[in-house]
Amino acid sequence: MARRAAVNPRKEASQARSRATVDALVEATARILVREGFDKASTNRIAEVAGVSVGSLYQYFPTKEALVAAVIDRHQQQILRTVRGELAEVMAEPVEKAVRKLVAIALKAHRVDPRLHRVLAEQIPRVGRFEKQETFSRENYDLFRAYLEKHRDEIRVADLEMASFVCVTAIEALTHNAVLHRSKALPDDAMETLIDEGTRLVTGYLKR
Amino acid sequence: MARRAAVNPRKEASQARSRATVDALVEATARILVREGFDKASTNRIAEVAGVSVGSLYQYFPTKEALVAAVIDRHQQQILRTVRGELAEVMAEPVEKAVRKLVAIALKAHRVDPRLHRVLAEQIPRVGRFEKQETFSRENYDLFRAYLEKHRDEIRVADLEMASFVCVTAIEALTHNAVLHRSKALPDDAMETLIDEGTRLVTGYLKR
DNA sequence: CAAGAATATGAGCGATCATTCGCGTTTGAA
DNA sequence: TTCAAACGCGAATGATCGCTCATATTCTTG
Repeated sequence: MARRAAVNPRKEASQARSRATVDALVEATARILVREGFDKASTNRIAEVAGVSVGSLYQYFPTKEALVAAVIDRHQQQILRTVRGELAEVMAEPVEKAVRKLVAIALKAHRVDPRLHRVLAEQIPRVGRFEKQETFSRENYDLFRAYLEKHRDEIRVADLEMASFVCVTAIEALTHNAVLHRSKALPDDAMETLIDEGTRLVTGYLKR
Repeated sequence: MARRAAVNPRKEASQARSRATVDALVEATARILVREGFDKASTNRIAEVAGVSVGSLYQYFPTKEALVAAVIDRHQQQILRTVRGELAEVMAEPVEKAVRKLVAIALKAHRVDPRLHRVLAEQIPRVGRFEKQETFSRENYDLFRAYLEKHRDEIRVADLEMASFVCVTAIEALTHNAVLHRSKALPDDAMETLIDEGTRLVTGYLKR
């Protein structure tokens, strides 16, 4: 049997009690990351905040990185649920309208928990979760690509893979920068403007 | 006198000998970041690789972060020199042609030292150099905005600040992702395609 | 209820690391 | 040539941190 990567859970929690422990640990990790930063997120501190002993922590997470990875997973799954749900409603719409909604979705996804999102974006390199990050990106590309394929006749781009890359990257960067680095400069009504601009950017690129 | 921030040099190097020491330290830091990663970049190791004692290190850099900050500064200045130089040649060109060159410039800037660029991009959060990063971004926005102002009549965007944000963000993200996360999937000839697409994306957004 | 399995505990080990300090060496100015 | 200032040295310090292990408590099953 292949050895589990060191970032995966050490063992499954089977009883309700231990599931609560695991939840408390992940939750505590997220809270500390947001409120105190990565450097303060020592295993001892995490256990303390979770109201659990370090020993218990190591029953379920082989390394500190595994804990952060769990937080990342949880957050990304939450985002993907949002995106998938809303994307389904958009599949039938024409490019203009669809893109507008997609930009809005991206913005919404970034606002699920902006501070956590920011910390995670910054600290992913530290955890070596590039692979997970890739998978997450891939999933986004594919979701968008599915839309493009369905509306091939409305767009002038031949290489759909390239088009997905360009569009998703652009939308992602716009919303990311807007929410994470410019949130003070961009009050709620400016968000509307941002959606307008993002839509124009992508539609202009796609439409025949 | 205001206390110097802890990331600034502790004292100036006045003799040639000490300037060499400082250079060796910054260079060693960069090398270690690229070849061994941030975690291996302990002050002791940096001094060792620089062929210098830890004591000397602390004569010029008050903290480990100050060293990394110095590396970041050096790299960003190098990029800004590249961008400023090439941008001057583009100021008179019409939008289509200018944007194409700008995308090419961004790509070139990212390829000055991609591996260092990547490590720095990843580790900036760890050094708390957000401020420097902001200044760097601002400078890029302003450079691009200067171009837009000069060609106001060729573009359909009213808010130039917003337009700079959108364009620079999009170009940055495209080249960044392409070079750092897709370099294997994007051989040299695909870079041409990337420039085409980036140009189309931005021109479509800007042009009347 | 008995007993083994699952879960929880937390003191403490070993390793790493940033930083200091007392002292030796080199340089440049007088 | 002299000497003070600049520069360089590296063993040692103190603090932090990830992680283990011997032990205790709680749950489940028969």
